[in-house]
Amino acid sequence: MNKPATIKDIARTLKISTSTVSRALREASDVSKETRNAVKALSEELNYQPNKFALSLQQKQTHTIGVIVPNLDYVLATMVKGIDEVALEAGYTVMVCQSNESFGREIVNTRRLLHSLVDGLIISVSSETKVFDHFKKILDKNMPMVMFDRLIADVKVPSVRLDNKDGGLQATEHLLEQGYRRIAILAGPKTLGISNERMEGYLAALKKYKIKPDPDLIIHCDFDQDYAYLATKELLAMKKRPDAIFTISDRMAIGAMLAIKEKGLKMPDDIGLVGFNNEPVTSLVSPGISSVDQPAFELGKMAAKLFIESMHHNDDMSHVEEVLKPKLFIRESSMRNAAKNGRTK
Amino acid sequence: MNKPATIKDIARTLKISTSTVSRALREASDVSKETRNAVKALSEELNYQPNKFALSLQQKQTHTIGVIVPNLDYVLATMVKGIDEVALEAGYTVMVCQSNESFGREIVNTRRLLHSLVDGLIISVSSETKVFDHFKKILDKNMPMVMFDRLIADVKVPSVRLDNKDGGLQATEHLLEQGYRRIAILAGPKTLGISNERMEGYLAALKKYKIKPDPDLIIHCDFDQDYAYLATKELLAMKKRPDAIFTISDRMAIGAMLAIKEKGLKMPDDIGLVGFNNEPVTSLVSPGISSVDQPAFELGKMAAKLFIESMHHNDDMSHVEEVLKPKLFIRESSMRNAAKNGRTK
DNA sequence: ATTTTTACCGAGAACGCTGCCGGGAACGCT
DNA sequence: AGCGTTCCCGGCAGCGTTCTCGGTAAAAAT
Repeated sequence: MNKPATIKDIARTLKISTSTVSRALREASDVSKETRNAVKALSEELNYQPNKFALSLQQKQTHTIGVIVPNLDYVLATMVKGIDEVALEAGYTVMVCQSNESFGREIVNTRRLLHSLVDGLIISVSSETKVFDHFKKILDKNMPMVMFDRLIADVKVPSVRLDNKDGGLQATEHLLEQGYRRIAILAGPKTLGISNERMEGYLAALKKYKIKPDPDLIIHCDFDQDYAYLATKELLAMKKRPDAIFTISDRMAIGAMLAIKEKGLKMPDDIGLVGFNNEPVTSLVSPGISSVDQPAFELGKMAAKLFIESMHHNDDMSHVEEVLKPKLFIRESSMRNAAKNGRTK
Repeated sequence: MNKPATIKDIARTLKISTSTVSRALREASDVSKETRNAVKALSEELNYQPNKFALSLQQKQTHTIGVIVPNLDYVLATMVKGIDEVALEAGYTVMVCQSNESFGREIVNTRRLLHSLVDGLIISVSSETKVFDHFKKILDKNMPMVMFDRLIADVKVPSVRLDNKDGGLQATEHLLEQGYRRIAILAGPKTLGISNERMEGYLAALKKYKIKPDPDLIIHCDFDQDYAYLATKELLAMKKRPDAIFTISDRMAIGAMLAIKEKGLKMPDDIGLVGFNNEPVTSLVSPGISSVDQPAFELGKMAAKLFIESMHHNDDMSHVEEVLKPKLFIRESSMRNAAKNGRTK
């Protein structure tokens, strides 16, 4: 009564063979209606659940997807929710591991999942990660693998990402349209791809307006509110201080905002501010912070879809690279001429 | 080369039996040093990893913990991180499922994990959940199970929770100390245990100050910013409006804050505000919102510890109920007499 | 009436691993 | 020399499932 019912139990009480039970449960054709019904009825009654390990052992499929993310902040949590959504739909279970932005932890996690625990991986790499051997090992085992959000150019797998450059472009162009001219950027660590892409957009926008980028206005700091706060303080202490700041995350925008307020400057008049991610917090502070929204949920869904596709049709999909467009949400922090197109909430 | 190496491969190339290989790998005593070394060397070379399914099939242990949470907001994500931490340490892998506060989803998830996929569950129930049959089923299978954060009184399992009553008490008492006397509470849905506990604390504080609770000042609304906003608007429209509001989550506090600002009232002078959870956002808005901090990370760690204990020593632990203390962080939103003990961060 | 088809079912192996048991060789003891 | 120990090792079964193969009886075709 305590042990879960097996196919053998059913076979025994029905006095038929296990093969027949197995077939009956799987709706195969080689079973008469009566036995099939009998089997189903009994299995229902015994609350029979197939043993997944026996299954996995046999057919080398786990119907589990391993997801490795650097953390579970707002954006990533939303993406994971998206992954979860379509995975569940497709009969997969999802296993989430956080690498805590740590390279070592990432290795441990992949190794854990690597052998036989999951059918494949959906990964967003940690910011520390510079070596990718552990991922290449996965590919050698030709285990399906999809990267999302933070990619690695070296590793050829299907991927979903945001058009970060376009995000940077939208943000910077908006600031330029609003009349700001000395625009600083708070970028992340130099190794972080998404940061560089957003900066490319920033540079592209400047170029469009024929403004020569000022190296003093390009700050690389850690992806963190406190660092952003300090960096902004320094920026504002310059003799020719910037009249706008674009930060590549909302966390950093908050940090910048604190420094700006401390200095007694007013947004958007004295200085403009645009962040990235469109986290809820941007509309909670005052003034509200303009921010580049990314379709995180959609991005997660897309990642899972790609994974499942590359799982089923096993033709090579490594070239597939979906790119989703961000969308700037304009709030008070950068809205000098209120006439304009502002969408707020 | 592509297929992972098995114990058989090692046995074959070394011309010994699989049993010997198995023993050699497990450091058992019945193996000579030479063969043991040979086996280890070869397994290293072939990058042998034991097949977990074969293991699980045999010894009915998965070394995987299923975690079901209603969502992955700030607090829960932190708790999950705590669980992850100690689980990994103890050689367990963690599988996180979000129920999205939906009862149906919770059932699906538990069923998924129930049979043979995990060794047990660590659960925080969804706010919709009112029936607990699916959890009782788990216990019937005597699968280890731990509840955390949001418990269910009916189900006897080891648990970790916050002393929510004390949190409510600290918050309300603080408001009273600051001279507020008509204190409203924005509580969550009546079915939600943690909400009721926090309200108990609220009532206890009032009693201590010999204030009769006014039913008009006790509002039950959804656990949500928008509802809190609307509820606060109504509160402020009363002829005898409250002079302070205690909300049982920071989300709701933000909603309340928006309504307060809209009405043109000033915090802390016209009205006091205290939230719950001490999410980062509370220190980002201005004025900063006082909030009751919970040791979320610790709580998660504790949950995992309890789980592992109840896994190993299989004596009955269902009576164990760890209770962690919250701690009020005081910020401007409720600090009338600035002289006081404020810790701000 | 005989052959062929169809419908249904069972036996056995396999997946990768461990646990139990038994057995041979070498050693020490009487 | 005979006996019991100890040390190593191999064989076999079993975990719960599915898959392949083969077989029997009834139904259909000849």
